[in-house]
Amino acid sequence: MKKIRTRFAPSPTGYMHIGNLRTALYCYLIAKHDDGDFILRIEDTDQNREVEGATQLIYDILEETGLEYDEGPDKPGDVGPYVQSQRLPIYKEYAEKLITLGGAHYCFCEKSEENEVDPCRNLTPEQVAEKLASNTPYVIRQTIPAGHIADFDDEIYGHIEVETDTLDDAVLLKSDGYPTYNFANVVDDHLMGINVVVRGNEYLSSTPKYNLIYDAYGWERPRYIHLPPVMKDEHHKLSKRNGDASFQDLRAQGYLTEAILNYIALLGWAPEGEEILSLEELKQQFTTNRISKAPAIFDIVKLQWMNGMYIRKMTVEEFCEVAKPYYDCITIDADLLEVSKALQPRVERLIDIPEMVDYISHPGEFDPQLYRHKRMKTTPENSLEALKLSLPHMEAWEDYTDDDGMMHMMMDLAKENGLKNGRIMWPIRVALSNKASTAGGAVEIAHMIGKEETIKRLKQAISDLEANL
RNA sequence: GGUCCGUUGGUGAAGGGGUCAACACACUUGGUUCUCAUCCAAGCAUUCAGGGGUUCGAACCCCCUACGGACUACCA
Repeated sequence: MKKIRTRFAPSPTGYMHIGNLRTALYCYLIAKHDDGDFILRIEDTDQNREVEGATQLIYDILEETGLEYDEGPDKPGDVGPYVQSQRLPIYKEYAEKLITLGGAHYCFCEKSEENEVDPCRNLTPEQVAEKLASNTPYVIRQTIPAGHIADFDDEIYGHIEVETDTLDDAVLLKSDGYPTYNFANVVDDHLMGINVVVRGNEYLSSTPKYNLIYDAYGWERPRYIHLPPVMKDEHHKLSKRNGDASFQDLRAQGYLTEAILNYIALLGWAPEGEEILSLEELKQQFTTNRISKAPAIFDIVKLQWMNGMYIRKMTVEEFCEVAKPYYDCITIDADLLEVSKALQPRVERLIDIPEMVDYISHPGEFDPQLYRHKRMKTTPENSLEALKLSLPHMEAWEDYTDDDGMMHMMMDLAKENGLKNGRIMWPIRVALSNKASTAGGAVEIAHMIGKEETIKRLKQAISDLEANL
């Protein structure tokens, strides 16, 4: 069987939105599942939409996500160039050839002119030659044969049939000499040996037109895999226009690349078992028969859960490393690895870290009611007693990195005084943070901030409580 | 308006004529726990947009209706 070749063909018009990335992922997976080639082609035929730096962004994101292409503008193969604006002579040549083949014709109509059927179809060769000689601006349009059924088989949507009478003579080559997507896509896919076309299903209804072009040239049609859209909600596609999250936005919010990629793989495709899959595992498991037809709604909540799963899979050291940039607000000399240990099971988005660790350098406002906890059976009053009771032991304790030892010391203290553990632990945790909840308990916080800071805060809490009772 | 496509729970989805409609997220409840999380356990669609058929039997096949989306650009 022939080696599969797929292509990801974005327009450099902005940034990478999630639907786009998912298309790239599927193109990649479909090719790589069968050891095929994955090609990157830049479709910059609309000069008006050209955005500075957009192409570089595409390279960067594909690299970051590990969707490595075998050929592309910056990785030339045998069928370049891989940027459409650099292939203008090719399109012109093929468009003219298509005219001689009867699949296209010159059109001299004004841009806005609306015609039932293009009158230029009926121009005699002499009339065309005359217009051309007088430098009349023209486009080349596809000549759609009347009264035919154009059909093809899509691997996701099945057999599609349309009557050619419902198709119109689309522009293939614009008056500025650039091809339209309708044409460039076919010529390039053929010339670049793309035999599996993977793209959004918005192209489903125009695919018969493209096949007519393949047929006119006598080229072999590719396999088609049209993908269902990724939606923001029931009615709206995910788009950057509404400020919907792009890949970069998600990264900026502290979602991990692997988690994003894993999650979007599930938007329109279902694995047979486990959902947490690395790129390598996706490559092995990805089969087109499990791609669905219906639109998928992007669910940030599930992505968040998945991101948490990826965070928890890391070693503490790895987590500490990715979390470091978010530790800026920790200005005291805290044990960051210990902080990471406490955070790792609780963090879902890295961007949430700062507010989870703010108390480490800046404890909250003193509030006696924080010491009141029903299940712990604590009140401001008995908390003050508990803190006074604990202080000497905390001062006497030497090794603040010994979590187990410190915890047993506290538990013994509770036991000796006939108290529940919480009567001792809760007041200490509150005294060290002034927060209703923290990532980590009394022992862990003491470890994080160290002995000196711990004693200081305990004393502060005692005097605050005394002043308020 | 025309053409094409879609419709299983709040979300992603499995399911391809034959007992109770997988699984995951979310949610609820319980357990573990020094708070919050993590972790563990259980619950959560009498029903597959609606209506007709075909069949001994339909989420799965056929038809119609409704709703949604895409295309209908010298955008891709």
